[in-house]
Amino acid sequence: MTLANQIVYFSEREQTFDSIILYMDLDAFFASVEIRENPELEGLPLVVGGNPKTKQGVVSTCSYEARKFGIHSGMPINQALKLCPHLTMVRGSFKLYGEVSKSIMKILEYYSPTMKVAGNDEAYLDLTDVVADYEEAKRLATELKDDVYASEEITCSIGIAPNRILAKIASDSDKPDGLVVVKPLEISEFLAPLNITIIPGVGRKSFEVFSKENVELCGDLAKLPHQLAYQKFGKYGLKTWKLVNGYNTENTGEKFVRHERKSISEERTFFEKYNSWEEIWIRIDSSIDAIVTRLTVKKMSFRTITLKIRFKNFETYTRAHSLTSYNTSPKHVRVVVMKLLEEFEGKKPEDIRLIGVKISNLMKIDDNQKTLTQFFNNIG
DNA sequence: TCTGGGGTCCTAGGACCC
DNA sequence: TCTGGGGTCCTAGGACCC
Repeated sequence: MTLANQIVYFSEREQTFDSIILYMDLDAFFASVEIRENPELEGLPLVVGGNPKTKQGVVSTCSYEARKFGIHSGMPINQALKLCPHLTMVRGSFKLYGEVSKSIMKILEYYSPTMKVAGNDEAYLDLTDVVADYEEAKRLATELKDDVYASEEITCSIGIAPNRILAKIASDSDKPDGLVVVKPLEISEFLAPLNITIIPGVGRKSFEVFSKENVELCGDLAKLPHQLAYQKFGKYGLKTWKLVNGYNTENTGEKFVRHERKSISEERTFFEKYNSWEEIWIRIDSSIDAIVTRLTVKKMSFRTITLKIRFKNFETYTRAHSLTSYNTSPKHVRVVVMKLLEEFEGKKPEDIRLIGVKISNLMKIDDNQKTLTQFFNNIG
């Protein structure tokens, strides 16, 4: 398809705004739960994640007070402490976060039958068939925020817009405890002054590429002719160009379809030293067991096994192997991982920093296939 | 800056087939 | 033999998200 055809195609089909989507994001979720449980933490710069004793690891979530120091999630604990020496650190009560999250999602369910939970602390609601217009959507969102706070003492930020990406951007644009509505005709105006990195998918590297061409705000990209956006930034650039110009790039038919899981993995960074391959193999073994258990619970089978290995100098390699047929047994994972590991036998075990195992190419198994698979596993 | 863990998606090259 | 083109599958690496 030529570029010209592509443009015609999307302008005819995509510039329709028949949806009203609400996106909810819990504010500094893990940190907020910790503060709720321990009110004395209120107002302190607080991070969840990492090991407070060894000061290893990274920030998982941090309070807004901590953010004022420049701390953000993903930042090494060591660096966070440099920015804020009196930082309070907690390891995190992940089981509790899960429970709180579940109970909040239950509340959200009540607001729309069409909902997609996108993680511990975020969800999308399709309000298209629930409300008459954006005014009503806004009233409903206010109610929802009150409901969530009344039940769990956690604040959230909400964005309402004609598609999911914009709803998320709207929510991100005013945190914490925000409520931002972007109606179809307001999209360009709303996005124009915002930094291009507010778009999900535009991270550090993409920003570098954009800024080299003097594109830093959404408005800068929107102003370019679409041909130029495509020339300079490729396929993804054109997609982003459509978004900032208010085209709905979402296939509305598939909006809330449940995503089948694509992979199951575990990886562990070794903070302690291992001097023999045997000790490392024990860790790998337990990862394999955990992965296959999760696979069994999900009633799925796999075909591809990937080994990930990272050395002290952070050199990281992945090695994969695909089986000719779907499989469910930990035995086969072990054999393949062992085979993939052979390449690294010459390396010193104490130089290994991380080992990961992933299974992918997953397929749901019905009972028929299950007996067949077991049969082959047994004879294999 | 001494860098977690669970994921998804994309790209690019090579093998192989017709 | 000096050499096309389309399609698909596989692998490795990397960007990005929460």
